[in-house]
Order: sequence, then structure tokens, then C-alpha cells
Amino acid sequence: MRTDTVYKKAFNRAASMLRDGQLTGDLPSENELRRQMGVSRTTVRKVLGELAHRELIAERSGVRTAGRPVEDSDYYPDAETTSRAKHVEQQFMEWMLRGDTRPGTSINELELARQFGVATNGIREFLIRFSRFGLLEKRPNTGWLFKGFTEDFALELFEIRVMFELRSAHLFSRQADTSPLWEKLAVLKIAHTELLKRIESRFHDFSGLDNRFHRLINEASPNRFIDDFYDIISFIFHYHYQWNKHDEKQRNQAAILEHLAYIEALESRDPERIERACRAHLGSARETLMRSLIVFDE
Amino acid sequence: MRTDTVYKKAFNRAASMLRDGQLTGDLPSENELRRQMGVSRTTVRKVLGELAHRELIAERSGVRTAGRPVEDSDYYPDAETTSRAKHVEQQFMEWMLRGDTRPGTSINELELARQFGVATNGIREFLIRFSRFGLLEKRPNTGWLFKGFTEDFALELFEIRVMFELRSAHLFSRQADTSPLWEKLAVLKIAHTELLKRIESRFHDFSGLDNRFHRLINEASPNRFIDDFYDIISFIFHYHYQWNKHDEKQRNQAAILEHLAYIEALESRDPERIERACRAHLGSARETLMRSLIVFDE
DNA sequence: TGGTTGTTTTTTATCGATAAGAGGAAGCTA
DNA sequence: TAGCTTCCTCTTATCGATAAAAAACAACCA
Repeated sequence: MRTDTVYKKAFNRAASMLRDGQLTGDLPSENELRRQMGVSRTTVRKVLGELAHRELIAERSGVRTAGRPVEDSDYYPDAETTSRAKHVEQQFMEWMLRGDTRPGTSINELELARQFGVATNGIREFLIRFSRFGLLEKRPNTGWLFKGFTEDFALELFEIRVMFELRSAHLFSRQADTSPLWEKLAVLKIAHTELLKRIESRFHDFSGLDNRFHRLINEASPNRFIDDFYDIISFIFHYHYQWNKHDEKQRNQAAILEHLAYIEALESRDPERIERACRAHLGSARETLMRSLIVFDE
Repeated sequence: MRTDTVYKKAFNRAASMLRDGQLTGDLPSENELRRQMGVSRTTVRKVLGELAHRELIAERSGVRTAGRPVEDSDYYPDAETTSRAKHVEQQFMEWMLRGDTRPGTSINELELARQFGVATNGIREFLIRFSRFGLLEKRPNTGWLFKGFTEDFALELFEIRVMFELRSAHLFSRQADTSPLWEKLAVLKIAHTELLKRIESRFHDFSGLDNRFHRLINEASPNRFIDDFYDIISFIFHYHYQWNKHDEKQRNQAAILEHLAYIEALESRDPERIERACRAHLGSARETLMRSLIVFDE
């Protein structure tokens, strides 16, 4: 049976809105809530029904108002708010990055299914999706080959990344001065300097900033294949860094400085300077990744 | 239930080997056959069992020899030798390229499943696999969005293709003179001139040659992401050209000449000449694709 | 002993069923 | 009559089952 994670997540979201006082007086209409929460009205109604049932809201002649205060115990546990597919993803990445999975290992759908507690179908769908990341290969009627999160992988990944990024940065710098992206870049620049000031406590925030920055550069000259490739990068880094916290603050601090140099290079519109700043940044990103691979490979 | 297409295809293959006299005297061992046909021994045994049952081979004291002649009616029909997954692929591509599918259409798993006569699961797996081609987008809990085989798509595809190919061609030309790939290139060159002579009747053979050529260029400096991208190209072209036979002979003839110029440029190792030849060839490939899109778009 | 063939176990490909979720039609109310 | 809600239908996410195919094991033999 399908999980009701959409409902539970929406419920938690609504509970938080109530608690934070974002929903005072008469509540918005179902349609309005639907828009705010990004789910269907069917789900909104289910949430409202349960909220009413628990007296977190009161319904009087069709008008809804907030009810008793929200308690911590009203929330559904986090584990129940992620779909099976997401669970599979997380467990698989953990399995892969834990490091005890050697390149060349073959992957068994049934075994993973049992291990992760899902039907084989879910595993297979994940593996198909994941195979575009270049770490897996399917051999029909036989199974999957895990090619390994190896040095080769990192080198090939970065070769492409550099090509794409140089291309995008170049095109970015040649936009009209009136392009709104320059403004966005300026905003991002400020966010970087702000983060740098608070680096001691907030260094975790860098990864979000990093993502925004690189995606912004691609925005000037969209290409779906480059975007897709950047999805791979984000995905890999997202999970990889969950497993490699080593030196995180220092790394992020260095990266922020590189970003700032890179942003200024873009603003200068000087092609050579841009290329230098871009290569410098990607070069150290690559080094970081490579170094962590060696740690895993012992 | 799983289809027995692997068995049926293997059976047909074995029947052809018998008919063509590739299997005279004592037949090879099960293991040897297994290797030749690329299936498991389980399947080989099933095939041998059926061959014996139909008296196409005779088994005497553990030694197998050819039996009565193979008739046309012994073969399983082609339709029974492709897996469901392949069927889905073919039907979907037909559905897509037939041209009555507008960009922005949303795709309904259930409807396609009924239309193609498979379970929804099969459709979904195909769509997941296919989504890396940049023509589809998944919206969770909702369905798939068909983005369309449009001009944008072709432009973005070729932008990447040019980047990758210039890079690979450049690296190819800088290989050591002793690299065996030069020899392979020479062989391919001859194949091209041969085909050119027989172009009137054999122009269909070009697509195989085209594939071999572009893959060879990538061989000098392998990168899995570039290989994957080339898979997309091959796939798209494979199906697209089934639907666009217009001017095929002429197009292929022109492409062969471009390939020859390109090959000679590589052999000259002159970077500028290579770049020119490469761009010229990809430019006209792009034009061909674009022109056919316009035809489809009426 | 390396290579055969016969047998059993394991895994993949594929189907069908069902609860959760999305979305539309029609009626309701202010 | 515009926006809301109730009711209903259709679709997706997920499970479990099973025949085909692969792989592992066992027995045999020259």
C-alpha cells in the first residue's frame, strides 16, 4: 500500500504554521492552503479533518479558526514523512558511501530489498534512476555492477564540470548589463560576505549557497543537459559530505573566498580573469573530493 | 509472468547456426554454446532440449549431432523474441515521434500501459530510464510532462555534442603515433571509401559506420559522462531516422565525405584543420535534424 | 583434474491488486 | 456569481506473487 507521507508531511507543516502563528483568525480556504503547501486539495482536507478531530482547529458553520495550542506530540515522526523512494535513496547512499562496498561488487535487487525493507520494484526504480550517475551499470537478466566511487569517477566528473562551467561563466559574463542576473549575483555576493563573517557557527550553510551560485551561472544560458549534469554534482556532493565532515569549516571558508574571487572576476567581465578564478575554484573542489576518496579507500 | 524471449531468441539463433552449417559434426559443449550465444547454460539446455524434441538435433550417448533440416516454420516469430521492456521502448518512441504528441502534453502511465499492453510498472521503468534524455520531466505524485522533441532540444543537444566532440577529437590527435587507435581509424577510413562506392544500394549501412566512428574518437580519452551522452545521441538518431527517411541516401553520402575530411584532418594532427572538419560535420548533422523537426512540426 | 552434464537455488522480469493522492464536476452559500 | 466545499473518479506509489533465466552446486568421466 502506498505510504501516506504526503499527508503526514503536510500535517506537520500545518501544525508548524499554527504554532508559529502564521494562521490566525479565520483560516484560508482549502484552495489557498493547497497552494501554500503544494499538495492537492484532497490532502489538505485530510489534514484539516485530522486537525479538527484533534481540536487543533475549530470548525463553526464552515469557518475554521485555530484551536488548542500545538504540542510536540502532535507531530508525526520525521521517519514517517519520507516516501519509500526517498528512504531507498538514503539507505542506498549510506550503503555505498560507508566504504565497505568495493568497486566491481555486484548488486542484488532482492537482497537490497530485504535489507531496506521494501519491494524489489522500489529498489529497481532507484537503481535505474541512479544509474545515470555513472556509478552503476546494468547487465540485463543478471543484475547491477557497482563501478565504485573511485578516483577515475572523480576525475571524469570534474573534467566535464570544468568544461561546462567555463562555458557557462563565459556566457554569463557576456550578458547585457541590464540582465537581472547581475543583480542576483550581487545579492549572492553579499550573502557570501555575510556568511564569511559568521563562519564559525554557520559554516554548514555554505552548501546551499554553493548550489545557488553554480545554478545561477547556468541560468544565463540554459541547457538541459548541463542542468542535468549539475543535478548529478549536487546529489553526489550532498551525500558525500554527509560522510566526510573532515575539515568542513576550513574547506568552506576557503571555498567562500574562491567564490568571491570568482564573482568579482565575473563582474569584471574579463575572460582571462574569469577562467583563472573558475579553474582555481573547481581545482580545489576537485582536490577536496579526491583527498576524501583516498581516506575511504584504505 | 516473465517473457521467454531470451530462450526464443537463442533458439532462433541456434536454428540459424544449424541451417548455415556452422554446427557440423558433434555439437560443441553446453558451455561452449553458452559463450557463443551469450546466454546462461540453463537457457542453452532449454534450447537443446527443444531442438532434440523437434529432431533438429539427435542425441546419442551424450553426443549431439545435427538432425533434420531446419524449416522456416521452425523459427519463433520475431515479435516473440523481444522483451516487454524493448516493446515498450519501441512503442513509446513511435508514439512520441509520430508527431501528434505536442510539447507540454502530460503522460499517463496507466493509459500508456493499457495502450501498450503491459503493466504500469514497465511503463514507469521505461519513463525513468528515458527521462535522462531530456525530453521528459517527472512531477511526483502527478505524472510525467513531455517536454517535446523541439528545436530547443536539438540546439541544446548539439551544443554539448560539439563541446564533447572537439575535446575528444583534439585528444585523439595528440595520441602517440604508436597507438592502436590510428590503425582502427585507418580501417574505418577504408570502410568509408568502400561504402561510398556502393552508396546506391548500401546507404543504410552508414548509421552503423557513423556510430563506430564517433565512438572511436572517444576511445582515445574515455570519460563515462561523454559515453553516456553519446548513448543519448545514438538512441535519438536511431529512432528519429526510422521516422525520417527523407533524402536519406543523399544525406548519408554527404556525411561520408565529411567523415573522410574529418579523418584526414585527424591524421594530419593539425588542430585547426581538425576543428574545422569537426564543426563542419556536426553543423550539417544539426541542420539535418533541425530540418526534419520543422517537417514534423506542421 | 579440468571440463562435462544433471540438479537445485537464487535472482530478475513482469503481472495484478490496492490505498494514498490528484483533480474535476456539481452543488452550496454569501 | 465567485469562491467554497462535498463527492466522485482517475492515477500514482507500493506491495506481493510467479515464471524465466542465471548461477551455484553436485556428480561424473576421460
